[in-house]
Amino acid sequence: MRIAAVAESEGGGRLRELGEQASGRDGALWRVGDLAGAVADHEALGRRSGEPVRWVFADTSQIYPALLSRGVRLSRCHDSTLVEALLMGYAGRFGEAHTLGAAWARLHGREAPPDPVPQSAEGRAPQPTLFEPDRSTLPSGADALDALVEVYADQRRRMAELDHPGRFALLAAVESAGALGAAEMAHDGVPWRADVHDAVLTEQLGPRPTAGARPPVLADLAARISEAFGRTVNPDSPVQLMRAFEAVGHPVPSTRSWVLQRVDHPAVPLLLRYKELARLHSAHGWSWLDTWVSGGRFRTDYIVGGVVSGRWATRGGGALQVPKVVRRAVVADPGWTLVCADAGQLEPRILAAVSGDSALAAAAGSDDLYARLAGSFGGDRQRAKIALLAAMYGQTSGDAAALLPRLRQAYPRAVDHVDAAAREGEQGHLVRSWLGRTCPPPMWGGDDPDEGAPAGPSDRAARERGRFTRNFVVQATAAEWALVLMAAVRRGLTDLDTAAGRPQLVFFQHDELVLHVPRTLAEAAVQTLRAAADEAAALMFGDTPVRFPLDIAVVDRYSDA
DNA sequence: ATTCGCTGCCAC
DNA sequence: AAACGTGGCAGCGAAT
Repeated sequence: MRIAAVAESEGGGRLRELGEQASGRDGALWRVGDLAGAVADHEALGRRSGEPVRWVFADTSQIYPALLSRGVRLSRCHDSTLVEALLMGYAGRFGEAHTLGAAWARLHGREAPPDPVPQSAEGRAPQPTLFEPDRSTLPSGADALDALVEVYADQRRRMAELDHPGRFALLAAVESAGALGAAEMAHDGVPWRADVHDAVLTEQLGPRPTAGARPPVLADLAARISEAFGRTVNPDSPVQLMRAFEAVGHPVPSTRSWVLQRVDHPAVPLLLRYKELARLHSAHGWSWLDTWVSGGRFRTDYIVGGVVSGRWATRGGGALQVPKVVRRAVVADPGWTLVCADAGQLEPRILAAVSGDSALAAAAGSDDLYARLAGSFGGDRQRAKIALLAAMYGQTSGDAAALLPRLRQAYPRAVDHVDAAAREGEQGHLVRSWLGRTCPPPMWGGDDPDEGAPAGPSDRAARERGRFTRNFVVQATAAEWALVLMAAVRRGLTDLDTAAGRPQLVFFQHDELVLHVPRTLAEAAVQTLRAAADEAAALMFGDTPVRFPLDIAVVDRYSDA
């Protein structure tokens, strides 16, 4: 059953049941004073009847947080904004406006209004009890529910006309399910022990300084660095550092760590230590803690589809760059545990599956794909790994390039697959992931032959785009595999017993999931993850020899995973 | 005082 | 060893 829902003022809203053809306004219509309550009722009803509701929303990120704060959890939806972005991208119009208002305007031959600029997570109520203000950009005359129903029907029609409608439907479903998961993770937050984090900082940097001042350890290092140079130098300033190195007879082209490592001067070890600690202090220090952690939880906003490849971005708190040392602060609540799962060697396995290279697929049937490749590289697993990564990233220099001929010899179809994607990119064409996510057109306007005398790309620009499209076909497919996994995990978790507390998905990072579950459910959660990984592989690739093993750790602290 | 490009480093 | 894909973010320093 499908139900379209829109929020209205005072927590009310309207629902429209959509028929199987989902084309019109023929289904039941409800106007409700309590949208959250009505949605919860229909969700429960659908679940009991064995026919779970697929909710049709204009924008999950606007409507779902307020539902969550009322305790409502949903299993499936269709997010018209996310799907519109995917469809526009497929049509070679990546990045065009994709809110409900924009989709509706295009459907009616009007000019699409630009998408509103997103607001930051910082300073916003963490648990909104009211629905977010409408950002759908519909003109005032249009009825939001009618527009949503109309756009949804149109999107279904457009999806049915694509080359692989089944695959794209899966993409639309998991992208939308991702939006549900993203809102749930923002709502639940990552368990975060501020006291542990503070102890890590104090151990590394010394006691917390007054606002704006350098922590003791950094201040001491800065003083000794100046002493070593015989002049006052701000180690945070690359310009001053370059000048200082020049003055002592060691000119450097940059102040990157790996450059400095090869300079023989007493300031260097101090500087390397300073850079490491300064990074910790500025990126994940006390002010980060004050800003992003409250009530024992770290919350960030996930941006579904925020990266061209379909990986998620985050806004706020640098959630996808939490350094290893800081992960000590991610500690399960008493009586609970973390279940951390990451897909090992995901991208080469994806390449094996999408390229149809039987030799690589056979290697990807084992737990260590690289080890199985080693035979082609004199038994050297590390060189095999470098070669395969170089093929996927388009590396052309260094040792890796020399290994490529051997890789090509052993796995010709796999190498052909990424080479072909690179050629398409260089020529300005579009490439797509397995499920149909499409890369942006080239900056130089490639696929548009009717433009008179378009400025051709520079060789460098063409090669850069070739590396991008080469990587896109792999990275974007890996990202959607992870989305399918997440959708399956969400579904599996709802089947677990909740007497001891509801198991939660609390963190998602490209190819890695972290669950926070009652200790008694740890083993069940592991089984849920394993089943979900099998399901993801089957849904995307059917019967394939390629395996997608998860490395799973049940731990109290994330740093132990 | 604010904005913006650049540098550099973190994650996958 | 240091040109190899996707990002976020802090601090600097110059421009506005």
